[in-house]
Amino acid sequence: MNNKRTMPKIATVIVEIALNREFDYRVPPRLQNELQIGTRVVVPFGHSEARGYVTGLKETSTYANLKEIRDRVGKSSLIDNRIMELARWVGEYYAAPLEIAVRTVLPSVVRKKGSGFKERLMVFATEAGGDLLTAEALREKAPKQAAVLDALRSGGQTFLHHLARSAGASDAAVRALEKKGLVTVSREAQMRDPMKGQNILRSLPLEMMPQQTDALNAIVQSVDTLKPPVILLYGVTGSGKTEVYLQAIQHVLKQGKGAIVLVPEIALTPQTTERFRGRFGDEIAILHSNLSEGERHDEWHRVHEGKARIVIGARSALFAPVRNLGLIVVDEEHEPSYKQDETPRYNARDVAVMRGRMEKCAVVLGTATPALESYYNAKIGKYGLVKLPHRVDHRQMPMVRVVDMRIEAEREGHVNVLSRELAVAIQERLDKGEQSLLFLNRRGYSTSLICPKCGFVAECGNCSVAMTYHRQTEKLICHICGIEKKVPDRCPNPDCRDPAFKFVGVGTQRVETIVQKFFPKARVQRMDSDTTTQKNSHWKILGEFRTGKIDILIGTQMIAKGLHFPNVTLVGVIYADSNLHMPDFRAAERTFQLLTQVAGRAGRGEVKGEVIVQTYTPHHPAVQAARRLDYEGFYDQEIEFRRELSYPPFGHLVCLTIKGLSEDHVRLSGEVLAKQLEPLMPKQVILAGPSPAPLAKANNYYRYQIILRAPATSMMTNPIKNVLKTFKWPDKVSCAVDVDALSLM
DNA sequence: AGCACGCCGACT
DNA sequence: GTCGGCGTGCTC
Repeated sequence: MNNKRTMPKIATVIVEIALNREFDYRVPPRLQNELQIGTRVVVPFGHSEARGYVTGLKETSTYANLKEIRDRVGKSSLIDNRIMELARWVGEYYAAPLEIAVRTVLPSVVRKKGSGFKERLMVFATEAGGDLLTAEALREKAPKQAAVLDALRSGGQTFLHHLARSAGASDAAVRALEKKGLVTVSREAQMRDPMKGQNILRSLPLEMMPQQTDALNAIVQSVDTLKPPVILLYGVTGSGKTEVYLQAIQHVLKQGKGAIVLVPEIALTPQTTERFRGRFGDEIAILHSNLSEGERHDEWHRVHEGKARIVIGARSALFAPVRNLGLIVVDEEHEPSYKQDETPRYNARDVAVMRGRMEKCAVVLGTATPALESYYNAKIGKYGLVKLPHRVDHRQMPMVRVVDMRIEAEREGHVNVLSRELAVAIQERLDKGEQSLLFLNRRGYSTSLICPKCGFVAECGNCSVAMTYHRQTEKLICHICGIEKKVPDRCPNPDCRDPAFKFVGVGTQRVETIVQKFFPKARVQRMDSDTTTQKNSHWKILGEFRTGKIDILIGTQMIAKGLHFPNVTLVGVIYADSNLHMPDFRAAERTFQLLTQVAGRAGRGEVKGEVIVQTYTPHHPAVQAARRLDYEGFYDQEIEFRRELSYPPFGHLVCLTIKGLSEDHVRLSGEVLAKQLEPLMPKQVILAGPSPAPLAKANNYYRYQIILRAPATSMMTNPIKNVLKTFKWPDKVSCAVDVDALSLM
């Protein structure tokens, strides 16, 4: 193979339409030097032609009557060898067609035919045109042209259009100057900068604490020697992980290499990107879904052309075409948002480790609450482990108090939303002019509407969930499909018709109402997806909170992560148990992570923070561990549970979800599928189902699940791929394969 | 995704 | 007898 370099005669090609198959084509002589892996091509396909990508080059084919590649598309390959290999791995591991994996690896704005740089006509003065005397000579006969030259010399606009306007002239004057050779007009690609208009201050590396220096040294060693190739950076909230990333990247840049930083979508705030831009200027490219198509296109190409060597972005930024990659950072590696919820259902954290291995670059996984899988990998020596156990500037960790709401209810004779402890604590902050954050992972006013007489519950007709009551709009809303209904004025049950409904379960709206009533003088604001529908309302609310215009901020998930406000000294968790009752083996882990992350919002300034956690299950290990801020303790207990039931990290899990409009068809297909899969599975595979999914119906689609567990994913995915290749699905029934599923809803 | 191939019912 | 229905399978 490695002897003389031979011209490839055959190319393997994937076509954009056909699913999961590669086809061999002859390479015509005129294209022999033109084709690489990843080159887009047009090929004859069946009776017409198709577009596709070269996935491999070789000398021979087993297929007899090869057709010839017709042409290439575009100037340069959009995917190189390495990214193609990565796409191939993603497709294989996550049991997704290669075509879809390739599509995932290339942003649509880059693939689309109409996309390109925004070009503008720019005007530059030639040497003669820049001369003051030239302008003076024109002043009499061609005053407009002289004015244009004046404007140009004073360093104003150089866009043709703007220039002409600012000189009070038209394009014609500029064109006349061009003819005289006094200016040149050229077409220049203009970058659409996602951070345009933001005033970015250059920042220098900060002084670090010894723990940060140690962490940096470990990462630098990993970058230089790949020993170890992956590091889990376990640092408590506020321990200065970002500064460590920044300086590690500095080191990588010095070696002429590039880096990728992944952050969860919600953490991709202007604050974060500003910090990176401030340190690295134009070397940074930003990639995430909130950018306009044009911005995304330009940022991607800046990376592709090597003009930006550092990428910061959400999940899909992992596939950015950074050359000579030296480091991948996955911040908040435990975040479930790294898992894509459509095919291919990849986990960017795990793919990052794979890309690191393929490109021989270091990978850092950073978090305050490591995913059990990651900490396990660190413990068995697969990953290096570096800890940042203290907050920077020796700020203390917050004090966490757990309030047993059962006792509270007994004492008060009824269930309160705010316990006495929490109410007192909020009052204290109000008195001292400090801020409070109240967290509840449910929006709306009440989580369900029930008839106390007959037990009727208002349910969504399309989904198997109760509808949430929203008081603002006086509507019932399904949080799964979004459908809205009027609140009925009496029980719809024809045998009942009782007019007295009961609102059960508390949402953020109700908390807001109660808090406002309790503290009438306090400035209360709610932040959830209902109050942040407008584009910038998110930043507006946070801005008001930062500048002290809000005393108490009430919110969902949205306020749990990444924000830090020095004046917040109290965090209240209204109801810690909501995740615990989920029928999911990760419920405890999620609860622990969420409580710890929320607690991390308290006391980031001078004053020590306090956290009050309200719960009906105060002795639950996840709650107790969170109270002690004891990750290790939580891990030790949880890992035993996982071991006993061979849940991850002791083996892998694949979830097949069968969806369809007819429940009978769905169940039946599931049964046939399971029956076909069973004999093909190796002995170690445990197959369960089909059974109705916990969310049995969503958007009118019935959902059944087959769950498989095994020591290795390939044991499950290989038979699955084989069966699905020829499986006959009834009308409107489909199946999704989720390898290493995070959520089993 | 297209498009032919193929094996059954209504028609010139 | 032939036209055409759209179910099934193939495309290097």
